[in-house]
Amino acid sequence: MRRSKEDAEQTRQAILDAAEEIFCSQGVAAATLEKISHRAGVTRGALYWHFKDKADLLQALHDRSRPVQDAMIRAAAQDGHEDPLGLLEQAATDMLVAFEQDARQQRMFMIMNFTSPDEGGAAWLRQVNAELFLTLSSLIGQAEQKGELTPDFSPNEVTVIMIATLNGFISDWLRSGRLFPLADLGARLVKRQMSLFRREKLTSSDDVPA
Amino acid sequence: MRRSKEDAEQTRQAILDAAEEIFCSQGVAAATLEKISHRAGVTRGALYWHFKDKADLLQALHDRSRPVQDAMIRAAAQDGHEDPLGLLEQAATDMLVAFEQDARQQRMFMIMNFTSPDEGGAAWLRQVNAELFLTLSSLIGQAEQKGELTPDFSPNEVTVIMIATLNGFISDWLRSGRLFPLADLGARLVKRQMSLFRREKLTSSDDVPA
DNA sequence: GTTTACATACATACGCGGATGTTTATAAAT
DNA sequence: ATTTATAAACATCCGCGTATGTATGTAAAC
Repeated sequence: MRRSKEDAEQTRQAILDAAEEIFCSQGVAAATLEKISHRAGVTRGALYWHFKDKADLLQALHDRSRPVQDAMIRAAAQDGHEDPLGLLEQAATDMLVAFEQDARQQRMFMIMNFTSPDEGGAAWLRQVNAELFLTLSSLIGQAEQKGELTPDFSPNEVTVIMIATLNGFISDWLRSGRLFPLADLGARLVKRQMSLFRREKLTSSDDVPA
Repeated sequence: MRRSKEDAEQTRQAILDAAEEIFCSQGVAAATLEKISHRAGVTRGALYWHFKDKADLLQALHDRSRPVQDAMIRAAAQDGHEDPLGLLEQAATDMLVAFEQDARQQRMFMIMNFTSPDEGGAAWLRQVNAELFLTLSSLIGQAEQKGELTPDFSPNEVTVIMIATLNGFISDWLRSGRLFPLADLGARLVKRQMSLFRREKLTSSDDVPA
C-alpha cells in the first residue's frame, strides 16, 4: 500500500518522534530499531527505507533539532549591543524559559547528554557547545572592551563558568525529575551571578581610574 | 591453575580496573565482557567466577569507589560548625582539588554520568546526590538558623544551586578534555558565588537603581 | 510502466550465560 | 610427612536469543 509523498514524510516524522522517545527513555544503546519502528506504527523495513542505520537516525534527529538550537544561539549573538552582559543575562533566562516548556528540546538534551561519546552523542554536544562558546565569548569580549568586566575573571573564564553553570543546572533539573522550577530559580541565579562578573560600579572608597 | 587468595583478589582488582577503563572509554553498553577480561589478562570464565554479570560488575565498581565519595561527603558534614558557609566553601574547593588529581574518581564520574539510566548508572548518581543534598542541606540550614543566609534564596535553593554548579563544572571539565584548571577556576568561582548566599553585612545602600 | 514506500522473510553475527574441563591451594586424615 | 579429598580459580566450548542488515515481494502513486 504505497502512500503519497506527504504520507511518507509523515511516517518519517513518526519514526523520528518514536526514536526520540525511545532513545530518551531507554537510552540509545538499549534502543532497538524494532522497538522504535513498532512505536511509530511501522516495521523495520520502513525505518531502513528512510534511514541507513541507527547512527543515521540519530543524525537525522540531531538535524531536526538544530534549527531550534541555532535560533537560541543567534538570539544571543546580536553584535554591537550597548549592554552585552545585560543581553547575555536576558538571553540565558529566555533560553531557560523556552527550554522548560519544550519537551522536545528536553528529550534531545537528555539523549545527547546521556549517550556515550562513541555513539556520536558527545560530538554533537561538543559542536553546539563550541558554537555557544564562541558567541558567548564574543559578547563577553565586548563587555571587557567596554571596561564592564570584573578583573576577577578573564573573559574566557566567564564564558566557561556561564556554560558550565547552565549545563549543570539543566542536567540536574532533568535528572531530578524536574522537581525545582528551572526557569524561575535559574533566572534568579543568573541575575545574581552576573553581578559577580560586572566591574563594581563605585563603592565609596574605591579608586578605579578608567 | 588455582591461585592463592591474594592472587585471586589481585585478578579481581585487575578485572575491576579493566572494566573501569573500558566502561569509561567505550561506554557501558558497548563494553564487552570479552574486551574487559582480555584487558585484564584473563578470560570471560574468570570474570564470571568473580561477578554474576555486567550489572554486578558495575555494582562492584561502584562499591569500590564508595569509600572515597563517602569520605568527601563526611568531610563536609561536621556538625555544629561556627561558620557553616565557610566550611561548605572549604569542602567544595577541597573536593575539586582531590577530584582533579584522582583519575579513578574522574573515570567513575564519567561512567556513571554518561551511562543511561536503565543500566543503573543514574540510580547510583541519584543516591550519591541525595546524600550530598542532605548533608549540604543540613549545613546550609545551620547557616540560615544563624541568620547568615541571604533572603534571596531559600536553603533548598542554595543547595540545588551548589550541587548543580559543581556537577556542571565537573561535567564540562571532563567533556572538554580538561582544558581549563578545574580546581583553580572552581575555587575562585565558589568563593565569589558563596558571597551571593551570605546575608550582606551592611553596605550603606543595598538597592541598585537603574 | 516505472518508481516509490513500505512489509515480509531470511541470512548473519555477536554477546551472553552456562556447562564442563583442568589445575592447584588447602585442609584433613593417616 | 605424605596422601587424599575437596573446592577454589580459572580456561574452553557451545547453545541460545537477539539485533542487524539485506533481499525480495507488492500495491499504489506518478
